[in-house]
Amino acid sequence: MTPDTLPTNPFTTVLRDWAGTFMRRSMHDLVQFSRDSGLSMTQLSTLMHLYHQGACGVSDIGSHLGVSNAAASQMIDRLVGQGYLERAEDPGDRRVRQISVTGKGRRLIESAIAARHRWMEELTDSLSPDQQQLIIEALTLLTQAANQPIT
Amino acid sequence: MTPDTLPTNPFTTVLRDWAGTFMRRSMHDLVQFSRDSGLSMTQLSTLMHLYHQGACGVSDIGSHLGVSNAAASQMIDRLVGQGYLERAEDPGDRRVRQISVTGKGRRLIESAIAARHRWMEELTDSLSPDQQQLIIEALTLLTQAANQPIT
DNA sequence: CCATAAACTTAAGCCAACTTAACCATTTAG
DNA sequence: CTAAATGGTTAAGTTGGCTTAAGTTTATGG
Repeated sequence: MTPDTLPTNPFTTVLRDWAGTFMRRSMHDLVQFSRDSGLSMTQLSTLMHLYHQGACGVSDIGSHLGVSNAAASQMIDRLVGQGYLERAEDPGDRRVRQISVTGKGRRLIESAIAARHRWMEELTDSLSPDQQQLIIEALTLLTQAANQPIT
Repeated sequence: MTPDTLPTNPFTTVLRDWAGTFMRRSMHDLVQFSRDSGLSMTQLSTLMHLYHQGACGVSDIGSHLGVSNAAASQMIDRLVGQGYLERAEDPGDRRVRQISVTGKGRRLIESAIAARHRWMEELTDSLSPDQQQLIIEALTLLTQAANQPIT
């Protein structure tokens, strides 16, 4: 199948399989959620970013997405208009707007996470208690490792 | 944090944490890859779908994405123009176009998977061999479970 | 053999999202 | 106290991706 890289290591093989499977599912689910919620992927990514990181300025969001400040400002404007985000002045520097998620935005993101959560629960319904315990421990390790660097 | 649903079960808690973390990373990575490759999320999702499922018709792709046949046809047209997909006639029913991924498209998707793969390898660099072994077994189970139903 | 259906394409129009450029408000530096 | 830099917004213009509607080709059924 992939004769160019020769992944003989079982760890590499498992990661490759999992990455392929999960990527396909992620892509499909996110496109679906984007369509259902009426929000673009960049908007969802912004909401997710703010949900995790807390408030930040417009430029931060732009560079996080890799777009211009103008684009970020316009996109934020739409999200504010829909009630998912809110603007506030930074008391320390009155040039910068502190952007943060509203309650409505928070609920939206939590529903997206819950959808993914539900999917994984369905996955594991066919697994034995021992297998589930194994997965619990592995995902705990992976979550801890994933939450260290932001990159 | 989430006092409304009361997830006392450790399995539920682990899944919730993992889903949140992974979703944020997935979203960011996919938006990034979309921007770098110059392809929309629906285009990437289509390539991924065909990469996994093999050739299929235009309507199948449209319903997979939740868009009209016209939209699917136009999007496929752009991907064909860029050399990622190719059209062929179905010998059984000459009305349907068999859409499939070209070598170029295949390489693109594999690089996307490899990027995700690399990210997970970095994750596990900080883990012990025992922990890695645990993760291998867990991901093997999850991959098998995830590849059963398409939904 | 003709009418209807199915699969896909093309056309016209709409809106979101991006770009650059100009602009306003505030901060910092000389 | 001005001059330059920083952070955001606004404006104008472009493009991509979606919709509906109409058109083309092939298949199917009376």
